[in-house]
Amino acid sequence: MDESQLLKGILEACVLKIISQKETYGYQIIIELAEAGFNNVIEGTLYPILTRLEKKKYIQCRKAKSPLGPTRKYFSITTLGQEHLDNYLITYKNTIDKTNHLLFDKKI
Amino acid sequence: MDESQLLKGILEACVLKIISQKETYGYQIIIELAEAGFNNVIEGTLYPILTRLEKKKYIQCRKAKSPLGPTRKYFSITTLGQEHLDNYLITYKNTIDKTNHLLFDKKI
DNA sequence: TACAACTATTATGTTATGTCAAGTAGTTGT
DNA sequence: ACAACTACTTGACATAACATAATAGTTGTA
Repeated sequence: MDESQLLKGILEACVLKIISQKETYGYQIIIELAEAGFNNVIEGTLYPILTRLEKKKYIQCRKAKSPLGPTRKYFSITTLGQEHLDNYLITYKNTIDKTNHLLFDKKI
Repeated sequence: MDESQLLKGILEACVLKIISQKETYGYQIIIELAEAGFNNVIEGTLYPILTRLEKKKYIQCRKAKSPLGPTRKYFSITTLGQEHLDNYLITYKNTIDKTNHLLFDKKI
């Protein structure tokens, strides 16, 4: 089953969450997402997310040399980004709760 | 917070689930979704979902007069639709499990 | 009769976001 | 020189939710 539709909205929050835990860069985020089970998230998916998050001022960027490759762009979360994430988690939990209820017959 | 992105893929499954429980029609589904907490699902959202589900042969349709309004289109789930739903529920649960893990710090 | 309110479906266009495919470029090791 | 790994960019595409409006049948009431 294709889960790409299901990831809409979720992936962006996952990326923001990862950045909120520590300053990090795109390539590393792809690795962490894969370790978390999001195996199919490739560059063409991630980098646009980072661009969007930065445009919305949820994250900020600084460039630094990598010890073993091209220059990295390190991202960290902003106060606005943390507020947005906290807010999102509430909406997410509400939505998933009611969806579970409906999809898994917790009533009838 | 706008949850519309979060609903992608979820809504279609919820509609299929509702139809799987009993034969029903669009207007009634909107009411049931609202009762389940999906308050903002309006015609412009629901009817295209029904069209899609029918095109994919997940549901089938029969027309019948309403006792108090225009003709209704009653939908019921097909065998293919039930298979798809069962399949979807597995994918959904996997995705939500790993997302919860990542978003709610069940590791570090 | 006319009109409002409720029931019920259809159609058109917009927007957001994940995905594919391809390309650019720095570093290391053979 | 070349492969392999690291690291980011870009453009075109598909999908699905959403907004808005139109169409139409039924009931009740002024």
